[in-house]
Amino acid sequence: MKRKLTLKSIAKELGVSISTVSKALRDSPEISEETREKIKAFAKLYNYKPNNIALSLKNRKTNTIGVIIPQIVHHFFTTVIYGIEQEARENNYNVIICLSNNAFDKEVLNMELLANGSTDGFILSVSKETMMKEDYHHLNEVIDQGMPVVMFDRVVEGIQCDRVLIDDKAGAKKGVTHMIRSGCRKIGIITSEDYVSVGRLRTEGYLDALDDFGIKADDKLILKLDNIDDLSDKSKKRIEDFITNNDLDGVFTVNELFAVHASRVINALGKKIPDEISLVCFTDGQLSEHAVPSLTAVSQHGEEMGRKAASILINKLESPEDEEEEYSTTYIDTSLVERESTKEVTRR
Amino acid sequence: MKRKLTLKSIAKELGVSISTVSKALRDSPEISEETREKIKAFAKLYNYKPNNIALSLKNRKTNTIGVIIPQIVHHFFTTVIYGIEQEARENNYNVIICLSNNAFDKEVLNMELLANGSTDGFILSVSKETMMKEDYHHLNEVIDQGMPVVMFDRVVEGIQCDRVLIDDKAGAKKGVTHMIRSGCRKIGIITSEDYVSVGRLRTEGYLDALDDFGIKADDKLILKLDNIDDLSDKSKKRIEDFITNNDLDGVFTVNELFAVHASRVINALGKKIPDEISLVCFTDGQLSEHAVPSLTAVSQHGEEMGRKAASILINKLESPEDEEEEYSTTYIDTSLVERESTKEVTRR
DNA sequence: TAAGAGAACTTAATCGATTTAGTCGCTTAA
DNA sequence: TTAAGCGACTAAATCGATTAAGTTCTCTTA
Repeated sequence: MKRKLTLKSIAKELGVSISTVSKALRDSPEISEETREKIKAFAKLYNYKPNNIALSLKNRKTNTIGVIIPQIVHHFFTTVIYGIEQEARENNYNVIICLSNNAFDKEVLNMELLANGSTDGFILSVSKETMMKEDYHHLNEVIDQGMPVVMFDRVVEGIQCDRVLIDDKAGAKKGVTHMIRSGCRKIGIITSEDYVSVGRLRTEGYLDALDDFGIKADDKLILKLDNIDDLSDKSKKRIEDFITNNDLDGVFTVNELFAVHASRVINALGKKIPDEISLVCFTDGQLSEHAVPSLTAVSQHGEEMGRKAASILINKLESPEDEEEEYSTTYIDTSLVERESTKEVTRR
Repeated sequence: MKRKLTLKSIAKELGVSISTVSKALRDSPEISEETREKIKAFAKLYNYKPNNIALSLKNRKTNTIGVIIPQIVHHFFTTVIYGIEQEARENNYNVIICLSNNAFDKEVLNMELLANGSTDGFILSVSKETMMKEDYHHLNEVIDQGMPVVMFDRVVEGIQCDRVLIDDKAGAKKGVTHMIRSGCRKIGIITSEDYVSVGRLRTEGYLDALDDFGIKADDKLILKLDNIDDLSDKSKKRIEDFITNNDLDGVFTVNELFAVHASRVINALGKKIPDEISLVCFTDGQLSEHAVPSLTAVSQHGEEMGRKAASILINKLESPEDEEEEYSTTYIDTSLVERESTKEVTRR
């Protein structure tokens, strides 16, 4: 096992001072051509790489972005991370990813940990528990210390930071409108309780679409489940009842999981998709693509979202500190991926 | 924006020396009760947290594990990371995740970056390109510097490190055996070319199972596709032909994607799953769980794998350096998750 | 009463790098 | 002749923490 090279060890080896080595490697004109070449050759030969930790300490800059997300298991977050990674790499930043598992305590812990020197800024999607508690002291603390924060997807109000959002409302509207255009008139929605922002917004989009076509909304056709992140047995049961007891010709769901189960229930009832009931879901992931029938889905462009969030953060990090503080909210457009679960729209 | 507290600023504020502050906060008996309390109260009031970067530099220890994986988009890797995260947290380690995107250059770059002070050790799954190039200088370099490495899932030989592997062969055997026990006699396998180690091993497990029951293997019943990571149109076509042209009563696939497409083809042929054809796949992910019919799958226990890998690494990191170097290979057991795509085994 | 012990601090070195402020010898112009 | 100027370095401060090695001062005790 060979010890890592440091400026000190190189200096000792070559009989010069540490600062000479540092300057030579950074091409300072203070050092003679001859010495410079000698030092550089030596460094190259033994593959010297400066210690990042020391650099971070000295520069008070880590070139690292901290990402905190509720769950990595979600395909959507996975694509967002991919986008963040891309943008970060291109700008010479590292990415540290931490999971909150939707727990408030862990979110706080992770932020405090990373804030103590490990990162220059944060990109995060707040956990469900944090949203319910409405306790954002950890966010405010970090921001107070001068660390920029970009929130994405699951955001909260009243925090001094930039936001990158999926246009949930417009996306849902797009999906529901497609169903209406294809002939559906009695469309139900399977969504979440209103305190989950994405659920609420998607419900609004659904209502908007109905309104646009003069279709009256009916509370009975809105099913609000209590967990948007997974599918409990209780939720399954409620979906079954919802679909069985309402004579729907279309179902819109706020995630893939609800849709897949709805598809199963519809199938069990002996109804045909899309001829008798159309199905559209939010989130274009593996499930929508490979389900039978495959599902028409509102695609969230997670990668673009990640790139955008990273680019905003990096921009803040690289701009002079005393610039006027302005916070932006960016909406990432959605698109509809048409598949087997909806009928074609016949254009007039 | 308030500056972060440092020992220095506290010392100045309270009119004592830096070391007094440091010692007081670490409960050194050298400091009087009175001073200690005063300093601690102040630190608590203003929420002092030591700077991790400075600590890392001083201790030459970052308490951070670097994880390098080919793709995060794979659900399996996602679960492995989750396991690593868990184990790391419990032992007070951080996790930095980097993606290689299956590219050799990026793998090398990432390792070099993280090796320069950011991490104490590595957990990695080598990229496809690295396997093909058989160039492992970056791994050897890192190991040479005294950083322990644990490889998982996609491992290579000839590197001084620990390994954590899925028992692919036994897993495949388990799946195929289940089909045989449930009455299948003409079982086909959809696998990958042999140079992908997991594909090869799973094929071996399939052959083993047949052999155990005295069923003769038939090359025509083995379909080797060229990419195990996704499903091209060409692969789809080959799967269709394979299932249509062989009168199978069971199909085993080495991943979920192949299985889902096989299911679709079987469905289109008007055959019933599992009554006429059984279907079992490797990897228990979202697709197997939510497909209709849901798929019996060989579960890889990614989380356990991650935990194990992290625990081995942390163990190495915490044990005295001069211990005899021994490298272990651990196999993570698989289990069969029975679902709707297979018949029940009637036990005698 | 003076040496020794001990309490309660402070100084300074260290981790690995960068950078400002010297130092030293040699040339050159007044 | 001498001071200024310059080339080529080195010394030392700094980032934020820890810690071994001093330094005071007071109290005890022979």
